[in-house]
Amino acid sequence: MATVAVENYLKHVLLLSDGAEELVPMGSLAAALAVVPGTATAMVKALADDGLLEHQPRLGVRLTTRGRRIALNVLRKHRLVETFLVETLKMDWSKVHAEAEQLEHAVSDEVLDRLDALLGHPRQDPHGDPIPSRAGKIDSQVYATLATCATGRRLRIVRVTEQSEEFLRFAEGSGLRPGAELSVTERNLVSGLVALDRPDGGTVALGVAAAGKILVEPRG
Amino acid sequence: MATVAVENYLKHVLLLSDGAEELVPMGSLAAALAVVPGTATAMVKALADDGLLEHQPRLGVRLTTRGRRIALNVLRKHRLVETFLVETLKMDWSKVHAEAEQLEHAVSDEVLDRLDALLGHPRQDPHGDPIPSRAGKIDSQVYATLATCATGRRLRIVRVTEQSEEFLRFAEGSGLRPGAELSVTERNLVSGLVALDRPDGGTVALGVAAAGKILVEPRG
DNA sequence: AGAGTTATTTTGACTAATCAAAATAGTTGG
DNA sequence: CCAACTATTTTGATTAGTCAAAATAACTCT
Repeated sequence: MATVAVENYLKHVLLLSDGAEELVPMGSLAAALAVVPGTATAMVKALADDGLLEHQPRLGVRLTTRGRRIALNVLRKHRLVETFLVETLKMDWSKVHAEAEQLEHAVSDEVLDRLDALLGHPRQDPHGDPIPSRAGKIDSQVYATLATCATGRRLRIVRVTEQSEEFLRFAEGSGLRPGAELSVTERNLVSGLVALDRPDGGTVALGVAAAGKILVEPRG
Repeated sequence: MATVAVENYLKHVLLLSDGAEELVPMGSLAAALAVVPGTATAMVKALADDGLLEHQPRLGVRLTTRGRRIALNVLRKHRLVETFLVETLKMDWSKVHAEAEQLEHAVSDEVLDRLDALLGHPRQDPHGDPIPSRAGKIDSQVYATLATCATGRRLRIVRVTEQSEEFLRFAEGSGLRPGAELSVTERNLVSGLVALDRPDGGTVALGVAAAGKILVEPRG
């Protein structure tokens, strides 16, 4: 069985490879895992020996099929657990990420399947992140963000790609959660400011970096 | 924070000290944890240095107040998780012990409280084992067992104190679960056999060792 | 092309938890 | 009361995962 550390390395390589093909540089992997670069190098070599990922020295890493299978399963656990914590236990969506980081390594495949059924086989977690299927398929649709979308149009938030508690509390407080509707009234790339209108008449301003974390689609 | 290993040592000292005061011998602790005796000695010395238990060399160990507090919290997590797995996820009671062994170390106190509320603050888990309260109180009532109770009387099973999957599947198959009623028709200490009658007319025979794992009370 | 910067890898050391096997203490039976 | 047995502790090694800091490779900029 893969240890907690192994599962975390594989999961973060998956998350950082965004889609599938590019190499993930050691630096970003080490940063994501909060370890020093040398530690990541050592661990990656061991994982490569185990056939879970491919290491191209000085360039980066890429998951093998086996590594990807494990990583997707961990991600599925993470996101289903988050959904459970919000839907069933009524926890605040800003807190469930940290909880799921622990639970994703302790939930068995059988418990996972039963959670999935209890929740009605959800496709997204509370942040709008897609939940990999048991077979390892994951929706990889590309969305515009509040930093890149057209202004003026009516939009719906589909996903908030940032897990920090502070950010999510801010988003919650500003009505920026998946499903919410809004439009971008103004975007100034010089000042780095994005202004939003909510249907209830409220307005929100945020920086482009934050705006880039919020994915939207045109209102259907 | 206590590591998984530390939580397991403390939990097993609690379970083996049965009540509170006696010293738990190193041998039984090592056996319960499935480690060699030397490992248990080393770990116990470290835990004693941390003030989580008291080590009397060559005699055994006993929890301190701090160690007991942690152990009770882990046990509470274990038993509430088991209850959740059976009640909410409809898992077989013979399998939930192994699952809970993992989850007890990953569930936060906040999730624990919410699980407790979801389940309606249960007092026993699916095996009839008492669930420690958040304050650390645990019901320590002493019951007779099928190996020690009077014969002929009408009884109700209150608890099955054995977690192995095989034993629990046997118990389930023989109708021996908490709440079930029965009476002991015969007990032969020479042959080591105990015979039971069920209200539905069925009979069950089992050895005294197994009978000792099943706690009963006179039917109210 | 060479100097400087940046990313990565290497090396050496450390901690937690474990095992195997030798040493020691305690207990018990003749 | 001593020999033998049993339980416990000690000692020496091992593994997984980590950090700090030195070494190396690669890239960039004039």
